[in-house]
Amino acid sequence: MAKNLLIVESPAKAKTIEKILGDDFEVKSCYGHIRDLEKDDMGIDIKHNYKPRYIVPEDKQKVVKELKQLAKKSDEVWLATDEDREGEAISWHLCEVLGLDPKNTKRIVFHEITKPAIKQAVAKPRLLDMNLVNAQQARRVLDRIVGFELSPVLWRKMSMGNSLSAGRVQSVAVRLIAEREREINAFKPVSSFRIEAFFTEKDAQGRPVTFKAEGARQNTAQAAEQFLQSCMGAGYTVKDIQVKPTKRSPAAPFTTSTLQQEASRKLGYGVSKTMLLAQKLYEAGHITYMRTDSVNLSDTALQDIQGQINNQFGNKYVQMRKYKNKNESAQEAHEAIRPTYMNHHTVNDADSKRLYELIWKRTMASQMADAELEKTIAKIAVSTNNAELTATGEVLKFDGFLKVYYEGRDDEDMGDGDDEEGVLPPLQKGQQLHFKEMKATERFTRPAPRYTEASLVKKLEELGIGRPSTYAPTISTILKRGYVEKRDKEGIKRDLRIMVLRNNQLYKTVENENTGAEKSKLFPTDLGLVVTDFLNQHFDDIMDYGFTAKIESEFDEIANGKEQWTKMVDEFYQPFKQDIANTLETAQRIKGERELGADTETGKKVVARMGRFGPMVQIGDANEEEKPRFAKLKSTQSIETITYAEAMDLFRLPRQLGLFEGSEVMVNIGRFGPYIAHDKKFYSLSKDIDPYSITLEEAAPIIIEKRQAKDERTLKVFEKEKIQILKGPYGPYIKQGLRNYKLTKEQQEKAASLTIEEVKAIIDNLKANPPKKVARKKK
DNA sequence: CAGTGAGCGAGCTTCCGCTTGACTT
Repeated sequence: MAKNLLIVESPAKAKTIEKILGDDFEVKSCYGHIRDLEKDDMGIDIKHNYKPRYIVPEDKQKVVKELKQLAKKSDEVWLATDEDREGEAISWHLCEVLGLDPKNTKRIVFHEITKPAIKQAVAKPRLLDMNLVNAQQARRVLDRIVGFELSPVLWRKMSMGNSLSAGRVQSVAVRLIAEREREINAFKPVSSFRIEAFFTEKDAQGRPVTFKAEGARQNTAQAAEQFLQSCMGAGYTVKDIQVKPTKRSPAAPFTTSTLQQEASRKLGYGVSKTMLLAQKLYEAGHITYMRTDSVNLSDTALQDIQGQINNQFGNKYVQMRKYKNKNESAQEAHEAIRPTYMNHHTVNDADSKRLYELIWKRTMASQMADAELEKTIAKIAVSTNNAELTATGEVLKFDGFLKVYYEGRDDEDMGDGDDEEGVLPPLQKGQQLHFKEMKATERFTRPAPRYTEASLVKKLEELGIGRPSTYAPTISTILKRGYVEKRDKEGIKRDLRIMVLRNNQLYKTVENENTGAEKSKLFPTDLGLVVTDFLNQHFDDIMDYGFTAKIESEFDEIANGKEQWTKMVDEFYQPFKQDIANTLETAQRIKGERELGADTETGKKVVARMGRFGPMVQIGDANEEEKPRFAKLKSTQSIETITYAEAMDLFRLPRQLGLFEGSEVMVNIGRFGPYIAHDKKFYSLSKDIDPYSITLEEAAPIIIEKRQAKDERTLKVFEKEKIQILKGPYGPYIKQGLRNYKLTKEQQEKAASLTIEEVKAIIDNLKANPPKKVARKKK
């Protein structure tokens, strides 16, 4: 048994560190936090100065037990959790649980897993920083209070669904998406005309090339036409040429957030997928820790990278750089995300290969030379008016870091169109140019694009909201709660007016472009919109984009010993408690109602609103004699944008399609989406089928096919006992009523031949000895 | 499973941040 027990957070780190420290140390991991607030009654004694009630959660008991035993046998326990607020708190919890005295337990920290860093840390242990621990307690308690007092308000005031939630991070994330959507809905595109003139000249090799020059944008079609007319028969002369050297520098090495952004832009990955693959790479020892906000690289790594660049591209491509974090809220407990060995250009694992190569390239580029460019700007005079055209070209003089990597961009330009700059042919001042044509193209301004998962993470990080470990889970939460949906949107066609001046003639045409198409973007649901409105109205302070930044600076005060954590929490809680009480007492139930007009047939009011089961439209009022009619909105419709005509169209269901096999075929939309009802059986319709337009001829094969699929799934039926043996994706299983019973491997093999007695015995046995409950994720 | 759209009121839900596997119908 080693004399020393050293505890870190991550098991993969433990392995590496154990190798570095040798036989005197046994290195174990505590797998993150080992204690958390109890869930009952918030886990906080508010009346006793916010005293937290901590418990060891079910899934941490095993690791705590093991650490306790090891701690007892060791001479000395070293706490080597991450150097940030959470890491300090984890160390304190370890003291509490393992019975260590914080006043003399050795606490060490390192920001990189390298031999010198670890050795140095062990040589200079310090003690636990209780101020930092208290800052974490304030953070934890405040988040618990906000979440556990705000969520119940929603349960009371929302007519639909339970398990709604609100919190400091998730509610603001939804707000960002909701606001962006409304910005887009309210956006009025404005058109103007881009003026481009095309000329043909000879390039350095004497080959004719066409290049373009831009004129001042014209605001109306009339102005554009006038301008083109005014150029009729003109000569074009190069008036001035400027050549400017420019540089481009590489981006900083990856943090969690930038990795998620680039993997989204270049590989099309969602943030969860990126993190899953990164975790695999980390566990296999290929990359450093993937949840980090630091752009720092260790000296060891820098040397490795420099050597690699030198080997591969030569010394003139090397340019060592230190990057600074732009983000104030960064805690920098780890290194940037980088390969552990730069001479490994790739990995064998097919899934994570592309992500690894992205990390490798980004890391290399970060220490490479600037790319050197030469920008040429030519001003061109028009003989028939005093307009000036500008041609720009860019030539790469030295590729530098671009040899391996360039950073992607979110497409956020506001409709100015593509600015790609090619190479200009050699031009002389005073040169007469060979005019080809001039084109005026209508361009529309565009609203800001909807968020992708990754661009939302970027925004949250800018606001200092959330942490590397929570970006992906936060997005999962708001999707799971139904506040937000990730989907595509089809664009709509729009006419573009185009005018061309060629051979002294003016031609006018109309082309069309597709606008507003979106792929894999985040859309707020009606639920997300109404909940956001409600929270904004009653809890504007918490919904404020600066709220987290504000309390973070107070946590800093606590960490610096200038403020008591319980006092800070109390100053937040007193007014918050009042807001909660006022809201519960006075706020209306959340309906999100919007009036669409009056039914032309009955004159009754038509409204769109939230109902118990989601967004719907309603004709008539509950107080009227005749019952109102209801219809659910389609998934792509929204209370905020649905029109009267679209609403009335929804009342076309249920539809009778006619007879099939002697029974009536009906389509409708139910609790679980569109379905066909036929002969007392129900068949769900897939997404691509429209229940409003499906015909009997289309419905019949669906009935046959679905009926057959169901038959194939069914291995055996015991009618009397209402027990079925069904085939699922994990093999055969037993279904009785709503409950499923799992079969063992042996039972699965003879599933089709099981007798009713055997089946009953299996059920009885499973009821008596239920399979051990694992901390199962709730739906 | 295939309705409902309001309200009664059991009993339940819920936060953010650290970490990984176990388990799915």
